[in-house]
Amino acid sequence: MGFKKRTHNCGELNISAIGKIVTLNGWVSRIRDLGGLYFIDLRDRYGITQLKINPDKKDVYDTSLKLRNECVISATGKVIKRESINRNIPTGEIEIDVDELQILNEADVLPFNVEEDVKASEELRLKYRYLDLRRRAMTKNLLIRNDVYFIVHDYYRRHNFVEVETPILMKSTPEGARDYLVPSRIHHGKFYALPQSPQTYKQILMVAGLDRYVQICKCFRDEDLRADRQPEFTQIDVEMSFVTQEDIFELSEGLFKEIWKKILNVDIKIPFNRFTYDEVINKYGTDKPDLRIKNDLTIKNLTDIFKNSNFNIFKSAIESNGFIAGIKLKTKEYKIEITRKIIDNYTEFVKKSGVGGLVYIKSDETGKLNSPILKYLSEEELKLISDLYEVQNGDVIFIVIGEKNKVLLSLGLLRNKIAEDFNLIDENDYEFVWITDFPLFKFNEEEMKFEGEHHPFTSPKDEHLSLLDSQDRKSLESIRAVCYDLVLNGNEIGSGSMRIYKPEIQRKVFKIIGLSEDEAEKKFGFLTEAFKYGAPPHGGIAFGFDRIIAILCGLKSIKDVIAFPKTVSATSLMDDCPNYVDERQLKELGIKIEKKK
RNA sequence: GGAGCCGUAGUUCAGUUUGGUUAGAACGCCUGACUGUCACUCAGGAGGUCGCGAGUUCGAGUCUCGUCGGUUCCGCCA
Repeated sequence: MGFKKRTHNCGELNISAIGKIVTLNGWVSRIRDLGGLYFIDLRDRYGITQLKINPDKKDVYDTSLKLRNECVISATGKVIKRESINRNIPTGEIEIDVDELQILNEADVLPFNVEEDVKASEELRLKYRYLDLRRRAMTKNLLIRNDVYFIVHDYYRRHNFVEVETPILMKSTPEGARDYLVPSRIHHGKFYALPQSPQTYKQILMVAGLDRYVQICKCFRDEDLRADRQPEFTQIDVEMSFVTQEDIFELSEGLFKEIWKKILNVDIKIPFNRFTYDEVINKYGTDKPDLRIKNDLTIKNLTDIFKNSNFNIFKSAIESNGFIAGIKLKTKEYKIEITRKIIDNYTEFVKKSGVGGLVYIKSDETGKLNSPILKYLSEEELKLISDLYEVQNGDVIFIVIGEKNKVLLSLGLLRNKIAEDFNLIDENDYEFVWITDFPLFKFNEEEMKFEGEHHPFTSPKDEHLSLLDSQDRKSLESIRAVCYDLVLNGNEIGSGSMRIYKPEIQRKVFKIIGLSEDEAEKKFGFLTEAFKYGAPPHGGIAFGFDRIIAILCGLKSIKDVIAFPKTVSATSLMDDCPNYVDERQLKELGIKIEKKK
């Protein structure tokens, strides 16, 4: 079973090696058989080197005829200059004149061709993941991921952070996402949960005096998947003592500056932009705005302008506490034409968000305004709108009427859609932005109770502490938290907060989200207990590692930066999991399976 | 839980609108030719449970219903 070991890899030989006898190991990437001359592209992680086989060398030639794509071989020979040079690859000036050829392993006919411009469906690529990962593009993603691991570890170490592993088997805390559960064999009927995040542990490490904690860790959430959401994902988890939000921002900005410089050689400007939650919701209709989108398209409130409107739809909307707002699209300098069909399409689009519909006001070439509702609008109203939007010839204003939240949501989505439809996004731009001052609580209309917007350990802003004692919904909803998200190009890539470290505040928050003292004690008693014995002021943040890598790689889906991802139904096609287990295993755990009706 | 799209040769797709002869193409595979290719070229060949199951029909890849899988989005994701 011996084989001739490589002396070099497939990406490193060049003209300076001419004359050397070398051995290469790798996969047959492509064969070009010219009859009297036989070429093999040999591939490994490092690159591709061309092997040349001359029919005069009968043994070698006969062996080569048995080769198929993706066979693993060992080839030995002299490095020679090519007669015709390939400028597309680093090794393109040389080739190996093969004297010895060993087939280390044959390959069956492949389920799909391993080629850079992959044509196989994602389903096949997932099933034969090892073949997909042989593609340069996929290998590259894993290598970038690897480089970022290193940068992160190095960066935090330089800043005095300690990496601590936290348990994978932990206590279930049903607030927030659904837990993945692990049954206990020793304690029938009891379960561990996989961490949604190591939140409680990292806070306790602060109580323990570790001062600065970091971990690149796996988190698990049993919720439905998306292109940017996997059931298990990786997080850069950070917690710090004796700090304020500003310290965390500064340290995080330094990290991203370093990653972007080292990976992309891009200088991002710090400090990042900041908006409060209320600002972005009103301006962009979302808490994760894509600031690459220029062309105005920011939301402006028109409710006041129309407060005395004679137009029935506006009038009745305002009377029933409704909201009117719109966004302006500049068409002229972007060479956009807004047709009737597009407007119909956008009308349908906004309706999905639960608003009545879309009206538009269009300024034509000469500056004359057109709109289906023009005759209902007064000169004064038109003037106010023109001034507010600084309307120029060719501009179109899209207006939505309805309930405030839905109007903002629909315009936010419309903004993204317009940007996508008309290519208003610069793909080489990186717009980082901090979103601060999130509400502490969110009212759940269905269950008629308050929930934590972030998690129940998030600290209210000092100036809102007194509001924790109020009873009315409005006051409670107005409480803002020292809680922040980091948004990049419309993706939430990080989220964190300053934590509550005083037991009496924690008690009040638990009470508001409907946790009785008894329940709070059962679920989080260990944490509040820990806080009794000297808890430092602390806070932290966690970054979505997979999303960051995807953006660095220019990808929309995080699947391509995860070696073995799950499908949208949370299965792994390669190893066919989840799957049934032996009756014996179930018995050991004291579990009986109820048949699905 | 809901909605959209997709499922035809080993692979990627066409064919489904308007049901009708032997289901086509490219890549891959097999055979042969070829001494400078690099997506080699050329000639020939093999290869199909049209995802699965019912139904409508004289006749279903094509229409209907169900189901399974993939994917995108909504709900969900402290």
